[in-house]
Amino acid sequence: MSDDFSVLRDDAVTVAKRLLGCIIERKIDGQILRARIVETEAYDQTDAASHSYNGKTPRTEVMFGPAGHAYIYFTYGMHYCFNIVAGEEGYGAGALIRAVEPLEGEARMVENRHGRTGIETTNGPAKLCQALQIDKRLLGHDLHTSPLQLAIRPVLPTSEIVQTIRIGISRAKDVPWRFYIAGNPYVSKT
DNA sequence: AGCGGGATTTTCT
DNA sequence: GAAAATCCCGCTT
Repeated sequence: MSDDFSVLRDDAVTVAKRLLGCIIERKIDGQILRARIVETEAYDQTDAASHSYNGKTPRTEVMFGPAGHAYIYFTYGMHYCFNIVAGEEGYGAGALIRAVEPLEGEARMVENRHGRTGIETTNGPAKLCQALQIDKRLLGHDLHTSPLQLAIRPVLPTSEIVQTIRIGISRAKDVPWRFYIAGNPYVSKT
């Protein structure tokens, strides 16, 4: 799976949209788990809701690094969320992966989710991290490489993309930087 | 179907 | 000390 990540060096909004339909591949104990990205949110350093808003810190350093690496954070005392770093190096931006659709290895994902099935397997940012076993060990990981890879797919027609406000934030509530694939059942909230 | 609270720890004020 | 880019459970309509 070799891909051109140059599209990820664009601004966070463009990248968040561009990632819809792209594929995440996770390798665990020799087994492949694959899923399609169906919902994303954009964050960047000009945005009060972004972790990168207050500049580079030990926590957010990865967001200021090269595009196509994994920015993973721990929140609410128990959950991980997975972002793909966007933009040029030195600029703090990324796209939160909010929902994916299982393509391969779904049984293993359900196991990882302690028996949650159907859309409940991966229809939320912390749910998909649990399903795909994404945690802090993969912070800063280059998504060109195993065991967590991103495969770029062709751009979706604009007519299939819905744009709306983000979820679960208190600052910059009204900024419409959430994107999802119209009609996809795995989208966390419509 | 919708609301409210608890879990639990890192990060920032 | 409080809030956090969340999820799950239980209770009420």
